[in-house]
Amino acid sequence: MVTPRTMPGVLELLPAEQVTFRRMLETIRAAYERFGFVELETPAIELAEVLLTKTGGETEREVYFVQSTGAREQGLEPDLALRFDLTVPLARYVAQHEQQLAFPFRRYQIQRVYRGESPQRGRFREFYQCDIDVIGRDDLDLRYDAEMPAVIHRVFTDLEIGPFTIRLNNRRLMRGLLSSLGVGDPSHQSAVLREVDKLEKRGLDATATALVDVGMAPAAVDRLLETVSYRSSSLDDALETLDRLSAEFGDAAGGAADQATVLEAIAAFGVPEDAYALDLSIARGLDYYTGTVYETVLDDHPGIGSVCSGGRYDDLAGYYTSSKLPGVGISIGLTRLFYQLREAGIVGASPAVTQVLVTLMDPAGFAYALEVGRRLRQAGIPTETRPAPSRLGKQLKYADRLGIRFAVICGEDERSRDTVTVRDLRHGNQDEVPRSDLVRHLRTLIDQE
RNA sequence: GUGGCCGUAGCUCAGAUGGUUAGAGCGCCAGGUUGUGGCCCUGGAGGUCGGGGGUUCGAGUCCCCUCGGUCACCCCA
Repeated sequence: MVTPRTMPGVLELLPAEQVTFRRMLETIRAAYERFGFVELETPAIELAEVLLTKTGGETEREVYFVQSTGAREQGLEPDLALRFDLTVPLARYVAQHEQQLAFPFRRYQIQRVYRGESPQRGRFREFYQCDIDVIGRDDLDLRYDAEMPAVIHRVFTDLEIGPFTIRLNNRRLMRGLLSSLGVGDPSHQSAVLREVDKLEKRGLDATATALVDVGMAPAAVDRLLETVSYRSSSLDDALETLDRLSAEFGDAAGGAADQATVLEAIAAFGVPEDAYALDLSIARGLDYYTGTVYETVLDDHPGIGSVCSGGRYDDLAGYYTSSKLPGVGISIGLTRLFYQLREAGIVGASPAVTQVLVTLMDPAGFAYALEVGRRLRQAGIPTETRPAPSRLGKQLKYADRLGIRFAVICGEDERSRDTVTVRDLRHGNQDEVPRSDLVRHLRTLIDQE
């Protein structure tokens, strides 16, 4: 025999948890659609040539290549690969279908992606990403950057998993700031920003050491860390700080003005002030972000880390088209989010979707039980019926395990009176009601919750 | 890719200095109750002690190799 198991790094759920997962997914989808994003699906498998243009050597290590058995037998190199995110397929899609799309193109995409990394707690090789992006043609107004926090706010409010903070920063602002501090070379700036991004995790001292290691002058390191340790306490506070940064660091003025525009627009979108903050230590490792960057954390569970992140990029599809397609987007890693919430005991099993089990104890009751089942389904109540008789205790136990709330019992006694017994397994009580009254009776019980 | 930690039942773990037939809790199955789930009681199934080699009269325990898992770094959702 072969031990039944999955490879590490995949998440497989039991039915009661799958319901919870699906509910979260539908919550996210509903919020995305409420903001006017349209759904997009792309294939899990892309041509390797298309998928790997944009990536450097780092990501390529994590890509799963795909090859048919036939091709492998012929000794051919794999020419297909599994997508490792949804942004690259989006770029390909927009470039490919540019003429048929209306811009700004607002799409959401909720699908699984694949990364061949060594698995760790909360890191998966197969996971769901829930993305939204707005893609402009030639240009895209800065205020679109403010719509992302508005959507995130909607999503995380609807998910009901506690208070959260959307942290924002701006890479243009940061590059200007670094330039004023004598770090002018873009790749040097990137190296510095990568270290700054780890400030919260590693602390001031370790970060200072790391910054000196990447070639920053100690005096500049002190000033940078002092500046970057800032997190706004309110919108006005953030705007004042941006003004001060413009005055203090001349090269940062442009980025600071951008960020102020975005913050003011977020307020105009109606996002409450306690749900977002300017945080100058958020840098994001990815270099393709050029302006606003986002990270969202759950206030009561900082250990979970960022549950949603994204940013603004100047040109989405430069590898596929000469059209300039700037965009802004965010992504929720739902698999990791669900896993972490479950570990923290914030989410768990949901009650069964099935509401009623119609039991069957004797073969003579078969037709009667099926008629009762039909009646319930007609009324839109998800109902399981038993095609074969068995002991009532077993059937109640079965319903209990599945989390089915009601058992409808129609044995000989009930049939002789044209009634059914409705047992509420959650509360442990039961009533005998006329068969014609069953649906109304159940509705009353369900509505009482 | 680099480094640390850990492998005993489906799960969580106990098995001091090597010593008879490897245990517990939870879970699972059956019965107690042929029309009443959870709680309780009784019984049962389930293990090549990750794998291979070695030392020994004797290895879950000691040694070597190997495989797997896991955590940190890196990177990210």
